[in-house]
This record gives sequence, C-alpha cells and structure tokens, in this order.
Amino acid sequence: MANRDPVAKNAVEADRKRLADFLPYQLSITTNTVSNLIAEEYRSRFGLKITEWRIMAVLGDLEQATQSELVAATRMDKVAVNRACKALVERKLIARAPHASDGRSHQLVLTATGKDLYTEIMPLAEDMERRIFAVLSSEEAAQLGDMLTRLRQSSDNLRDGD
Amino acid sequence: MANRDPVAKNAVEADRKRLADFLPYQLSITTNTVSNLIAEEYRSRFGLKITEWRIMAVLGDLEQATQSELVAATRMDKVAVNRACKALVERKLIARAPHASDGRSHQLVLTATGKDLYTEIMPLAEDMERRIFAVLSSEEAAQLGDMLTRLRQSSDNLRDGD
DNA sequence: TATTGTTATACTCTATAACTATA
DNA sequence: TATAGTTATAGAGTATAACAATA
Repeated sequence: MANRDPVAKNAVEADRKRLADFLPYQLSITTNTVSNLIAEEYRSRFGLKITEWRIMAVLGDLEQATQSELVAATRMDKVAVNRACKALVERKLIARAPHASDGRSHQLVLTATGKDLYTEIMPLAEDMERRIFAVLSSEEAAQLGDMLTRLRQSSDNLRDGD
Repeated sequence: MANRDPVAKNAVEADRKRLADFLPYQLSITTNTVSNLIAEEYRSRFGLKITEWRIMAVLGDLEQATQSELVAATRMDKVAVNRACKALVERKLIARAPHASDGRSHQLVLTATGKDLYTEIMPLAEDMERRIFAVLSSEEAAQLGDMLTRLRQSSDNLRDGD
C-alpha cells in the first residue's frame, strides 16, 4: 500500500483530510468574511443591523406585512423579527397599523422616512454585492445561487430526518 | 420605458430586487443551516462545540501547535482559541507541554484520549460533509470550493481598502 | 517595545420557555 | 386549544481592551 510506504510521505500527507479542505468550514469562514464586510457598511452608513436591514428590504418589496409574514420571508426567528421591528419602530422607519381581521396582529409598513432610507440602502446593497461577487462570472454567480439553494434543501431534509 | 408601462406589471415586479435574490443573504442562511446541522451532531455525539472541533482537527493534522499557530490555522480569534483550548485541556483531550524556546508559549498536543476521539470525529465529519454535499456533483463541489476561496480573498481585499 | 497567552467585558445572532391577548 | 406577539434569559461566536510574563 502506497500509504504505508515510508518513502511516500507526501502521499500520506495528501491523504490526510485537513480542516481547510472541509467545505462546511470554507462555507463558514467565507460567509463570515462577507457578512462582516456588509454588516460594517450598513452599521456605519445607516446604523442598521443585518436583521433590521432584512426587515427593511422585505417591507420595501411587500409594502406591508405582519411579523409572522416577516418570519417566513426572512427565515429569521420570531424573536429576532420582533426585536428588529421594535428597533425600527422606535427609529420611526416603520410603523404599525392595526390588522383588519386579527386583533393580535399588526400590519407593518415603511414610513415616509423609511421609504427614503429604503431607496438609499437597496442600491448600496446591490453595489456591494456586485463588488464582492465581481470575482465570479455571471454564470458562476448563478451556479453559486443554485448550489446554495440545493444545499439548504439538503440540510433541511437531513435535519428533519431525511 | 417598459417599467413605467402600467400594463407591464410583471416586468416591474421582476425588476424589483428581493431579499431572496441577494447572494450574501443566500450565503448566510445556507451556511447557518449547514452549520447548525453539523454543530448539533458534534454536540450530541461528542459534546464538542464547533470551535473545539476545529482545534481537534488541526492538532490531529499538525501533531502539535501553539495557540498562535492555531489562530492562523483556524482563522479564529485568539480569545476563541484560548477558550476552546482551555475547555479541551479540562476535558483532557489535549495537553500543554512547555515550549522549548519560548517561555510565554506552550505546545499543544492531543492526549491518548484525544487521539482516540480524533479518529472518531474525522470520519464522521467527512461522512456528514458527504451527505450534505451529495446534492452537488464532485465537479460542482470543487467549483464551490474555488468560488468560496475567491470570494474570501475578494472580501478581504475590499475590507483592507483594496 | 513587541509578542503570547489570559481574563474581563460586551455585542450580535440565535434559540427556548413563559407569558398576554386574542382567535 | 391554538396562534401572534412579547419579554426574559441563555448559549455560541466574535471582538476589544487591559494585563502578566516573556522576548
């Protein structure tokens, strides 16, 4: 066996799986690098956390939504959504209107100030995405998105007992 | 302009960038799903946190290392490395030996128990990687790794004032 | 002076449990 | 009973500052 041949040290080394070879590890450190870059940009320019930015992005798209709809749209925990909404309401970037048919719930909408901010943050977000992902061709970016979607489904399935 | 044509509502909708379209968002939620799946596996089977598992993986590969070498190998903060090492020493999975030429430092090595655990965790880690990434062909997995490396370098450059 | 390791502290994200008010 | 939202609390990951021992 080549791996037991004392001369073939390089083969043995190459055979050993290293931390840097693990895709989950690569996924993790790359995502952290990208997220930190973006988080710092949102924080310094707009005083928004990532969670708050996500709520703004969805409300700008949907016009209005309840917190449970925001949970579905952002894949964030209901507690995280509640905290982010609370902070945005305090900053008067979003407002709560009573829900027409469910007294427990509210419709959340961007205020005029919130809409102004929305029209500022979305182009910046797209620009940052463009700059960071400029190292990928548009075909590669599309492939990446597709692979991430499949990986997410795969992981969801494995978690829920395949 | 098509986007101002009131009839072309679908075109307007399609034009609007949605949260789910942002690659940084996709990267984030996919990584979280994958990481949580793996973290739960390590926790329930071995009582290891991700940070601790990374230290084990590197020490099994390098045989010995100082904390600052572990910082470089894992891309973790020196505080995180110190905490993880402390926990592993308390569990007697790793041990500290005095450093030959630097009294401030120690050489960290796996104990016999630690080596036993190492030979258990690595095949499990590879198996989980294989199961999660089974939705990708080997070519796609290689492409993904390559893209992640480029993205990381791109983000590092942008952060450091490219 | 600079570096290695250490502790204290704090912030973000995430998650669970317990509660309220409605349904 | 179940659901929408809220609060309290805690764990995990990450980061900064301050410090001791050593280089």
